[in-house]
Amino acid sequence: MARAASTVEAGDSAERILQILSESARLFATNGYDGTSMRDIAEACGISKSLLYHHFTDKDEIFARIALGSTRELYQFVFDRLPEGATPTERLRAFMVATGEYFQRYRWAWLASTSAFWSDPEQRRQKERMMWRDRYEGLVRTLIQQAIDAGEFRPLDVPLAGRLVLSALNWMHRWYKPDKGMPAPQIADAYFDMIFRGLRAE
Amino acid sequence: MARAASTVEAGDSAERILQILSESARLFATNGYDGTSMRDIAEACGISKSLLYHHFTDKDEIFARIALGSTRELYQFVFDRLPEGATPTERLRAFMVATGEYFQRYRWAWLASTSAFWSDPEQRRQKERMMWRDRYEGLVRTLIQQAIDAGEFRPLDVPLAGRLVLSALNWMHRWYKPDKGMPAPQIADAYFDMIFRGLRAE
DNA sequence: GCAAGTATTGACCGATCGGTCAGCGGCCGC
DNA sequence: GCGGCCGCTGACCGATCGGTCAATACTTGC
Repeated sequence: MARAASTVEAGDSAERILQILSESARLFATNGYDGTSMRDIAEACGISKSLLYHHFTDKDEIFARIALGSTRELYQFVFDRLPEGATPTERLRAFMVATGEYFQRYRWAWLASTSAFWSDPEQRRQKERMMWRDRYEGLVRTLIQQAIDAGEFRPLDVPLAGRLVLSALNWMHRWYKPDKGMPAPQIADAYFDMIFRGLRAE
Repeated sequence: MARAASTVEAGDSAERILQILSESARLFATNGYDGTSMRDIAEACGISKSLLYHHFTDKDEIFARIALGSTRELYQFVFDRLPEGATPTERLRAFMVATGEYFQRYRWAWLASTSAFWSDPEQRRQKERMMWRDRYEGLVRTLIQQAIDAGEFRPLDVPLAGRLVLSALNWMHRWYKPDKGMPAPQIADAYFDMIFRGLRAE
């Protein structure tokens, strides 16, 4: 029975599932949700289209797994990298740099998630995903508020300042080329410097 | 005669084309390029699908007209609103506010243009569009460089600073709701204030 | 060796897509 | 009055889509 061999079976199955998710993320990131067919995914994996439906119920589930996974992991990845004893300012810098690092490392999943903004699957299920997204975005607002309370930041429209920070990070995918220019964490750090100190001469 | 969604009874071809472009922009903005079918556009206009092909060669041409038009107009709109005698700093502020104003006024076309980033038509033709986009982006870099030369800005990585400014403006479409909150030009102005002066306490 | 379960496949389905085409009807110049 | 033109239509096409299903290969417990 499958009891004793469950590890092996789960291992085989899990590897295949990981492969499907990985290839799907790459394709979604490159061609968008609607621009990627189940046939494309199957071909990229070197398997039949039917096998996709053996491991996933439908196309939406593949995408949802990628989007939810990357959104949850982004939050945890960034949260784990906030230095505990540091000032809010330094923690905000760490927030931005960690986001850049995550973006660089899991770029396909990031791109896939953000690419489907205009397609249906975004609004449909995705409730749990939005919860993690809200936590992530809440984090930056909390840090900004703490920086204000600590006197490190001047009084600000906190939601708008948060949006400025997130805009810089979230827009990176539209122009960032991994082969050339600065690595993403360094870009994030430079962004922090400009936003924190401002552009004007001192 | 059949009643249309919009009131266009006269057989004027130019008006009909404008109607098609307007409805298409709204649909592309809402559902994306792939998520909008020619049948959808025809239905929204209250006309037959065949008539679309009477006025346009294919779906791509409709989109290209919208995207090129809005990109060119954005540049001209913003360029015309840069105060001539002002300092580079004030001109950069005007650049951002004008972009917010354009975004607010021609939101559907803006959204349609940016939504198709992940679909094919973006890369296909669109050469002329990219020229205007490059001019627009070059403008912000020029203003930043002039501000540095005038001693108003500290020495900066100019392309990156330009990207920061453009990120704030370009990401607005992902969260901006026209019904509530600040109007877009005011948001752009607040962004400028934060980027120029920085977040830190003085 | 056998039964059971799982991974995997190709053939197939209805729906929808972008796009085509022959033709209809009203208006305008002659 | 009439012939050509233009805005306009519905019927239709091949391709592709997401998804289904019955059947096959392989593994594994007994």
